[in-house]
Amino acid sequence: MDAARSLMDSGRGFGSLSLREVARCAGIVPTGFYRHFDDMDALGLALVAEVGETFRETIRQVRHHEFELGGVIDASVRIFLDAVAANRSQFLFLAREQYGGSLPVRLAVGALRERITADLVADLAQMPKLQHFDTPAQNVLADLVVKTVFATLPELIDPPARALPRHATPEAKMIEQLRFIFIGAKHWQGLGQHNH
Amino acid sequence: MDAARSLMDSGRGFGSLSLREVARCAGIVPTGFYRHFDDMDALGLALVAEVGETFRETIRQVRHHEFELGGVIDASVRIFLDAVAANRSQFLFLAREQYGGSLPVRLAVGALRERITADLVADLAQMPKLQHFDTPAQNVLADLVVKTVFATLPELIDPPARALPRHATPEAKMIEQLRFIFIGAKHWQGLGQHNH
DNA sequence: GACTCCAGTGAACATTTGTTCACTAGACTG
DNA sequence: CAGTCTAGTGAACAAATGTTCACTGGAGTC
Repeated sequence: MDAARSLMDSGRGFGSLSLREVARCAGIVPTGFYRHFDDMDALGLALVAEVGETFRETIRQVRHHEFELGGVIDASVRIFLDAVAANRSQFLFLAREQYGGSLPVRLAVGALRERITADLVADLAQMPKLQHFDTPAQNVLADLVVKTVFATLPELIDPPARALPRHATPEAKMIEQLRFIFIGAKHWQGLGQHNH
Repeated sequence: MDAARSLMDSGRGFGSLSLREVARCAGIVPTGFYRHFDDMDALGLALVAEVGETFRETIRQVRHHEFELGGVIDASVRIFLDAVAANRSQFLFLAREQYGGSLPVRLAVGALRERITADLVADLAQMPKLQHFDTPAQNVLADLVVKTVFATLPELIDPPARALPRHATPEAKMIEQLRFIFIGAKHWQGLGQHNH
């Protein structure tokens, strides 16, 4: 698994890795691969499970900090970014393969994402400021938040390249964007209410 | 280009397509490929350019409808979804390769996305309800909108699978999520304002 | 009519790939 | 100590891949 992840560091997609390549990088002979996984697809599923575990562990950490004073968003984003930095290659795999992967991998990522969204829905239901939300609205909101986080992953992982213009650091940007969403949620008044 | 896009219909990533495979599907011999493109990467870049063109053309249509009565978001989303349906394989390529593609392809998609974001910033600057936004805030907002649209592409393209529970159609969900964002924008009061 | 492009052909090449099979050194277990 | 796993070996296989080279039939131009 380390081998596969490190091969993807150079920009390759998981789907373009060959079994022999992974084995070679892991320092074993091609046939040795089959001692660990039936398939490249099986490897992919294992990688999804791996990053899924660290992802949910991170969410647990966030949830434990929830009761402290100060901006909930700020603290949550900081914890999340630390986890991403600490497990860079895992999240790189997630970012790279969330839509690009083979069918089994994509389905697994989809399932992981749904579990995370469901968890978030449960958390949102407990927030005092969101008591005017019915269940479908909670789902739509949670989906938007998860979507934003997943879609932001690539920028968080790739080398920052050029020096960023002060307040455009990934962290600040992500915080600001989540704030947009939650401000919207606070002032939201009901599904399907149009202002024609 | 048609051949490559149609080969991706079955869930394959562009990076896992072989030159011979594409040629075979296009009905020519492998060497014939080189008459059209130097490389598979060159093909990828051409595909990005192609979908980029139809994307921006769609945005132009949206912009022309901007002055009509009724919900701007609703009309825009509808036009966009029509364009996606009408050019399904092109947008499938975009959705699949926006993060998963090879380095050149990913850079090209990034550039396309930046152009779109810049255009959107220009549009936002003219909206009466957003006059309290300074330039960096406009950028962050536009980036969030574009991010949301790009990240929603996969759900818009994949077969809806199971019958959707009434108000959870992709169109309704996307409209609702964009509404969250713009409600947030309307009530937003300044960058970096924390409520400790 | 002669000439030049142009898209496509077909053979050939050295590599790389996925997968099979029988095998082995070492660690753990009874 | 004998026995069983476990992770790894090495040879072998047909199949597929990217790229080269010299070629050809037809369309457009002088």
